Amino acid sequence: MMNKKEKIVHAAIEVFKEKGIEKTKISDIVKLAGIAQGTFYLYFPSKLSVMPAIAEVMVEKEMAAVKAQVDESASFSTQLTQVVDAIFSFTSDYRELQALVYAGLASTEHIKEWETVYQPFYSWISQFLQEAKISGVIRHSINVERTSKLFIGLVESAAEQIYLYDSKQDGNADTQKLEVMDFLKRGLGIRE
Amino acid sequence: MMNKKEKIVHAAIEVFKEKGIEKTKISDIVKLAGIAQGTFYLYFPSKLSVMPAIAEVMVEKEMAAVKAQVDESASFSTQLTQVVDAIFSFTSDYRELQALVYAGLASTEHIKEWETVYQPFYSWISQFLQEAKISGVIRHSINVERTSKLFIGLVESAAEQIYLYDSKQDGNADTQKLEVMDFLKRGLGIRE
Amino acid sequence: MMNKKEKIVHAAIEVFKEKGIEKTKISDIVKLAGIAQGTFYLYFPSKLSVMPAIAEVMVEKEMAAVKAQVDESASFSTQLTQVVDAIFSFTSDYRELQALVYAGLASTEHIKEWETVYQPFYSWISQFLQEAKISGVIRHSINVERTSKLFIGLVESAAEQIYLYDSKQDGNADTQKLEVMDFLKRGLGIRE
Amino acid sequence: MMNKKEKIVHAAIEVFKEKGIEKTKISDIVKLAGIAQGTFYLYFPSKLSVMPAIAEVMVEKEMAAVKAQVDESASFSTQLTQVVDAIFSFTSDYRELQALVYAGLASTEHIKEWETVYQPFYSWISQFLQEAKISGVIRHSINVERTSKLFIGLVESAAEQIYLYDSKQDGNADTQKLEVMDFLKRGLGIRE
DNA sequence: TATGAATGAGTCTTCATTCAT
DNA sequence: CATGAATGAAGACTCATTCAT
Repeated sequence: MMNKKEKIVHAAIEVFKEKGIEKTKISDIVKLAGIAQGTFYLYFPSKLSVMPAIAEVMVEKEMAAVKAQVDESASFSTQLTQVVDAIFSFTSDYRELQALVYAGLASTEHIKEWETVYQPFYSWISQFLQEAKISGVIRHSINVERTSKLFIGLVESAAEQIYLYDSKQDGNADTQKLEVMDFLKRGLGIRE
Repeated sequence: MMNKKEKIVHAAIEVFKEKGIEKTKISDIVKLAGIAQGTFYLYFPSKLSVMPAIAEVMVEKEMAAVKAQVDESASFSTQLTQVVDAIFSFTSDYRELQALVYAGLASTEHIKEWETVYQPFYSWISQFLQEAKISGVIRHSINVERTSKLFIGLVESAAEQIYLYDSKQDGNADTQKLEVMDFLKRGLGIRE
Repeated sequence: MMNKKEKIVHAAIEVFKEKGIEKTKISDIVKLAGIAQGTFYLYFPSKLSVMPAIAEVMVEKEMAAVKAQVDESASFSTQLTQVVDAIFSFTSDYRELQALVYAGLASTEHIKEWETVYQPFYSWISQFLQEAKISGVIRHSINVERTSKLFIGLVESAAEQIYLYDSKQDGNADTQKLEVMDFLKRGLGIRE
Repeated sequence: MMNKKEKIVHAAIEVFKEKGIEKTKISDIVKLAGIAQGTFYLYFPSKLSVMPAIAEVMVEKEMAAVKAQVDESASFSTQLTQVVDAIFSFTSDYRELQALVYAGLASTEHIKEWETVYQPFYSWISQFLQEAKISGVIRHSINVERTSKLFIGLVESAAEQIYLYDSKQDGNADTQKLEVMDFLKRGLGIRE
């Protein structure tokens, strides 16, 4: 059983995905959430103020997707591929919403929260890299905190490229993914 | 002297930066542009349809900033640093607008234009990498078209991190930039 | 031909009289004024902000009623009766609206304007008393400016009493009016 | 310790004074009264239905103020001055609320209650005048019931003028009060 | 009695769009 | 081409009222 606030957030995610920020009416959100119009305003003062809560849910989803994909008993290189696969897959599903949330936050002084919200994911990747660094699988000169952000930035932007390309004949997801993997492994200084 | 269409585009950039997409009214744009309400419709059918024109201006500015920074007689490694510097600098100035334009295009059917608009910049970077590849400064296995996009994605997302961090004590632009440069050079397989 | 602002003010007077402030909708006003909903907001930011303009019109009406009733060639005593008759008649028609306007102004920081708006009427009564004072019809010790306000206050509040009484058996307009006239003449120190 | 009904009435007085009728919400009243939203409806069916109870409290206060000021062993003329002083003082404190209550009653069908509520005060003034009439201090032709209302109407409206004037240089409370006293004494036909 | 979260009808308010000048 | 007052459909938002606890 979800409480009303969670219902609103989840409904908002669906409606924003479906219609975009501009065309989403609060009445659409409440209809999907199965609550009354006025109830929305007990929890959020405006449409855009739902954004930070959405961002949190999205990062939770992304992390869950990554964790579900990774086989911890496999080699680092395999796990790396699994992480990239998961991010590619998640990003292609949610890239539009992610852009909207980002823009929504950017236009309302909430942008600093983006950092906070993404933190758990950065931490997880940091930890992932740290273990590889300790076992000597990746180069020792790496700063895992900073690199975790480069990692995510690189893979997500690469994944977005695929989306933009998906109607073109000269490229496809797999080739792009291999290119990223290669670039990433070299950047990380992998030895395996 | 700017013509009316240019006035609209430049006014729209200012207003979008100031208020975000959602809160920007056409009346704000025309007020700043110093033209009449009705005149807007002689040039654009809607608020969001100005976005592609804004994106063009933005990419022009970004390319101009990069070109101005690069010394073509310097070594590839030096030029690489100059390119990264220019993108960092540009991104920190325009990152909000960039997110808005991206989201604005994403929320309509204009998203494919993003690709078209960014193309000249991708081409320039491709060419830049191609020359380095020919001279053997970077690894031969690289696909310059695809890598140009990874390159820009990586550097821009790294630059955004800096912006988000700029009030924190534990990181600073220079350290972050060095980390990116290192990652980038390894990813490109630079030999110098 | 009335301009739009005047149309709004006159429509608002009618609707406020008919329904009271609370139950008046802006849609009622614009419907009666024969203009579009949005047009209202080009001239007034809210329902209550029409009040000062209404107050002005009301004072104009009251003065016009008084002037129309007074026969300047008659004796002062006769003219006095005519003034009182006119105020009684006007007040009984508009007393509810007057209370509403007064309360409306009082609750919105506009109350100081009440003074300004009533000024022309005070001036007219002052002048009326001044002439009587010069001809020696009323006592010399009178300050006409201040007394003009006492005069209007006394007569209007007496007129309101009548309204409150009109369903009672023990009083009627004429008796009340005579009592006021007597009180007033003594207060003014009339000699005739 | 106040009971809940009294809490509501006193909270309503404060809020109406602060915000005016229009902008006062029941939620404001209950918040200030420190009770729950639903509790309001156990005592009053609507916002405006609190008005008669407020009016009662107001008249009680006004009478108490007058009685406290009057020295029954003094001469009539002195007592008259004391009454006027008390009304001036009370009116300047509560004039806004008085206008609101009046308008509030006027805009519903409660207006007739105004009469009822004010009755004790009218009676007191009537009695006060009656005694003076019997002792021959004021003229015999006076109808004390009707005149009590003229009396209060005159003094209260004069007091409001002072309030409106208090920022002006050309008038002040004392001069205005003297003018009223003079007018009043003549109207009453005082001999002393 | 008392509570206060939830409701949703009723209004306010905005703002893209039009069109006579 | 250019204007900007006027429009009114669309949606945001409020707040009196209810009712399960």
